[in-house]
Amino acid sequence: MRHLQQLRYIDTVARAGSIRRAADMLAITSTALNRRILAVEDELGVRIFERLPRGVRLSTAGEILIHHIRAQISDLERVKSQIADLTGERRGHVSIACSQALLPYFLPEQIAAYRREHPAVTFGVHKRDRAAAEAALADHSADIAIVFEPVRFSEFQTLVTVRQTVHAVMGSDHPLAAKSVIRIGDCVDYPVGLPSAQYGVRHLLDAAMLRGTVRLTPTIESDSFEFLRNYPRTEKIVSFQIPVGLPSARTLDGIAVRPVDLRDVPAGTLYLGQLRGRSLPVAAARFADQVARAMEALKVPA
Amino acid sequence: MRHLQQLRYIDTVARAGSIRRAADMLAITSTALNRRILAVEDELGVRIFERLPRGVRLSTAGEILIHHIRAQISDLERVKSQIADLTGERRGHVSIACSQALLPYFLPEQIAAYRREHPAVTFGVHKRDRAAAEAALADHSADIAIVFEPVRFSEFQTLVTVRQTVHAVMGSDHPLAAKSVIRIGDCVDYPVGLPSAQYGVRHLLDAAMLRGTVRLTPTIESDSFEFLRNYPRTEKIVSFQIPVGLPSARTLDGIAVRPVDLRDVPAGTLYLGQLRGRSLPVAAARFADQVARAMEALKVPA
DNA sequence: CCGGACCGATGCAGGAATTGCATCAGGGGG
DNA sequence: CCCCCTGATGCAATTCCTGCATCGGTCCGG
Repeated sequence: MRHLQQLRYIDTVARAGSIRRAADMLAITSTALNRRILAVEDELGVRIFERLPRGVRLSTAGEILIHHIRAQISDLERVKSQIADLTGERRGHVSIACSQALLPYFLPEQIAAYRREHPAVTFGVHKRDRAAAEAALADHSADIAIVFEPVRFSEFQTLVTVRQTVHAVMGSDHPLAAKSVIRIGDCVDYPVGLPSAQYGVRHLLDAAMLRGTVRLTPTIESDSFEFLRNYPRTEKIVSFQIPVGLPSARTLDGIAVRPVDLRDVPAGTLYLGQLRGRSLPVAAARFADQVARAMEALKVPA
Repeated sequence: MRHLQQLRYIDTVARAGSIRRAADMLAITSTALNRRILAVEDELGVRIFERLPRGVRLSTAGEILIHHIRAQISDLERVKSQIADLTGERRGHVSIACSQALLPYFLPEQIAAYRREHPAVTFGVHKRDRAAAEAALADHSADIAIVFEPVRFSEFQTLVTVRQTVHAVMGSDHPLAAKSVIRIGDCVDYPVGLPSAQYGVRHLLDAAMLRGTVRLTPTIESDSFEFLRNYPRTEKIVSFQIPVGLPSARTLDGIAVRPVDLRDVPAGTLYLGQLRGRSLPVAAARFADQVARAMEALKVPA
């Protein structure tokens, strides 16, 4: 909408860190952009940006203003969504920040289901680690976040949670596949693959190993859950995932999935949340409702 | 600020009920205003106003939008206030909706005290009955409200309350002035002046008379507290007020003020409040703090 | 120690968007 | 039945914004 263009410009400059770079992104000349910013600063009587030799940086006043701007922009989205809702056809855009584990199965299914009902709604899916997902909510670049074992901060408003038992993933011909529940002690005899340190599953495993006596030394360490899920097909390795990131069948395509004993590794928690105090656009709110129901349904088989 | 001009225009049209009248208020031609509204409607793809033969009226979509607009406008005021606060000099505007009783002494003292510290802050004082004060908060035409015995609605967020005993006002030579506490039964022998039905004091008196056996028939009924406060100087009449609307000395200028026995008429409550969920501009928030402290101080002598 | 690169600010001219005037079409109230 | 008030629209003038060229400054790398 036109009247927010000024504000979008300021937001872009704040993100780009330089007027010229922001002007490139916005496909206008730096002159025009510079002038608009000077005009706003004149109007407020305060410098919004500190001029640095290599660009600009938000001043204290600018920090206050940018919060307001981002809130206004996303507020307008909500209003447009509400108005579109009146006309019968649900439109809008839903931006999601989520952990990697949601990407292969859960989110595609959820989004597809939602879009079957509301084809005019568009989606943005952004893989963000636990801290970055919360930051994305804070700066309104995401409407909702789905994260595993988040570093919870005060601006994160939890909508629903579901416990996730860590599962071992291995080839279906792996000796451990014969067991229905895996003990960590069982794994020491085999090579294991672990996710990198920033992930919640690794965090749970590390914490468990600190408490217990068994030590797992990863043969493979990767930041790709997809790699860890598929590698056991090729080599007799055991890797670990949470159920939401795995296909629903316990054995599929040469891969066996078995829960890890809760005495060894406690279950982690998957959180669905939004920015505290924000009222979401209609589309985002309805989608969050649907995801919440789906997450509740996950609790039943567990 | 420039980018909100569009929105202010829409707000003005909504309040004026006609594009031409709004254009007059805004000192532009109806053409320009009409075009801007058409542009916004184009942008949203919805009619904001229903066209009537004698003007325009907000459509359903317009109702949603106008809420957003008013919130945005007052939000910007808050941001500007916060930014001005950074520069050291506190600026801003505080709009107050309040009961009549606050007008003669309490508010003038409070505003004067605040302005001694912050001369750059301006004030708007609007006399509103209990329902209208709450409506003023809802449409952002007032930042804070101070009302006696309010019709509390869910959007009213109470900041502080103080009990107010109803007081009798009479000439200092009135026979009842000899008593330190007045019983309602004492008054039946004298002519009384009562405020009109819409006021909280009258409401309390009426309720008390319904419960008890004594009936007061008003010789004088007025919607002006000022009149009721001054009339006893001229005739041997008893009128009723709450202490916050009276000078602090118990006897002043030929007027005697005595509390009514709480067994006859229960104390009413004076409320300071704001719109629920709204974060006030700095100036309004600080002023509300000061008023809250002053109201707390009122409790001590009682 | 110095030159090139990148940054934001500004004078000036062309262009786009907005405004205002005049006017039209339609509905109610007197 | 007529007149007035309403919003909508074609056209000209003006205002505002944009883009080009350029300046002054700082930093980085040689």
